[in-house]
Amino acid sequence: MAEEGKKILIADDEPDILEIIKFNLQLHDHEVETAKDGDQAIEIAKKFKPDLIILDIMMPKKNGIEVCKILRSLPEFQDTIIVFLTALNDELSHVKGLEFGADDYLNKPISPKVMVSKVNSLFRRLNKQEQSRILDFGDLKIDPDQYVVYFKGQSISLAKKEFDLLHFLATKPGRVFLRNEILNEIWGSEVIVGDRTIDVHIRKIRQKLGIECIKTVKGVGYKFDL
Amino acid sequence: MAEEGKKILIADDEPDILEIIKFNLQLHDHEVETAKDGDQAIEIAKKFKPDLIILDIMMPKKNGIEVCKILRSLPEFQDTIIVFLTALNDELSHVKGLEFGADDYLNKPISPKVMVSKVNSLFRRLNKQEQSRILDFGDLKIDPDQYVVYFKGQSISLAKKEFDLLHFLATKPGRVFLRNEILNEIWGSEVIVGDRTIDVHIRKIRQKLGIECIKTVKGVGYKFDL
DNA sequence: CAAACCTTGTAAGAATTTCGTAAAATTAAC
DNA sequence: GTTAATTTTACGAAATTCTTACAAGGTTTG
Repeated sequence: MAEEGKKILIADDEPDILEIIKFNLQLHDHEVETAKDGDQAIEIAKKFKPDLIILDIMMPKKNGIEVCKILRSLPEFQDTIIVFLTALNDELSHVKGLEFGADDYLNKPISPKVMVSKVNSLFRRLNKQEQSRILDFGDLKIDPDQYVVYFKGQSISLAKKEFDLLHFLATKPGRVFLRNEILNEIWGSEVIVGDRTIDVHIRKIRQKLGIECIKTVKGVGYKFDL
Repeated sequence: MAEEGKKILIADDEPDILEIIKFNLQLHDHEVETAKDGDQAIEIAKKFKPDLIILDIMMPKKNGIEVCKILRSLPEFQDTIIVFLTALNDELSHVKGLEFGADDYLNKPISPKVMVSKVNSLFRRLNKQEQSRILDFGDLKIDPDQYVVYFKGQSISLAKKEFDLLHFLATKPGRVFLRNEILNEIWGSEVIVGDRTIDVHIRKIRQKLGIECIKTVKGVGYKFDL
């Protein structure tokens, strides 16, 4: 993996979680410091100058949002990646989090594997100066980095073609894509697939998501619309 | 980055959000003013003459849509970019937003980085004169990308032929199209359809829209006219 | 002026197209 | 070799599109 030797600060008040995350990130050659409350997080951040800061929302002294606000107001932390750890159903703090200058969020509980992959994709993004590629429609979130769709916090696993299709349509919500455009984008111009293939995939997406987010425009194509 | 030194006005009733957005846009060499309600937004806009105005939908005094309507009615704000901030799930105001002359909308919550990149891409779009293909006749808007017609904010779904026909006529408002021209454009020169076919489609369009926007010119053809 | 003529509007329904669905067949992944 | 993903096939349902037949105007002509 290209992304190594980065400095990462994790702030959480649960020592067990700190240990697990730290251990896993160190395995991937990252340099990790930990903080157990908000004040300590700020203090260490200033000395340690991490590339990435992972902040639990609920912490003693200062909570994650306050820490983020304070750090973001300092010029030296403008380009630091800040990520929030939020409890699953805590939609509110997640919302506030992004408003207050976070770059992304991670839902608790989080497996070490997902954590590591997230962290790496965040670094990749930073290097390329890219913004988050997550398409966020409220209840529905489409994350092309993880190839996962979230609906009301629940992750829904789509097959590759299904995901590609949904993601493609969702890049321009409301816009109708012709069957040809879809074929070209998802299958490529040289591959020839039958007429009903698109329909079948659309059907599976609708089935799995359980909501009408893809609308049919008869005689024209499909569009993503909530 | 090419787009710098623009004047931006942000209106939102949450001071924290104003601060963070302002800070981040200033970092990118934009000149930023803020307003905390609708009335103030209008007042400052008149003095400050911003290139871009970001309006929260939900604001005290006057909401974002009202502010937009008022500003758009003034000649000096015809070419100003106006963007709405909408809470997630608030599809209605999003639709209304575009109805009332906004150029784009941003979903809350929005991270500063996304915000900055959006703002820059908006300026880029303006410079390149990239524009949507929406035909705008006030109450009536025809959007060939969405394949949807809006009448007074209500979206009206037309079948493909109906939409194509309306859109074709509306591309040159007032101009009369001969039946032959219409047949050639919508059906193609090789397809042969009966005499009454056009009439029937015209009828359905009139029925669905509920207004007389297509006028008959007897012995000649049809024209789009409001 | 009225009859014949021409053009368009309207309603109903037939014909056609397009899409959704289930299930089977094929392909790829593990 | 088993499982999952993808594609094809076949068919029915639904929506669209088109035709037909006639009505309602208007215009021309005798």
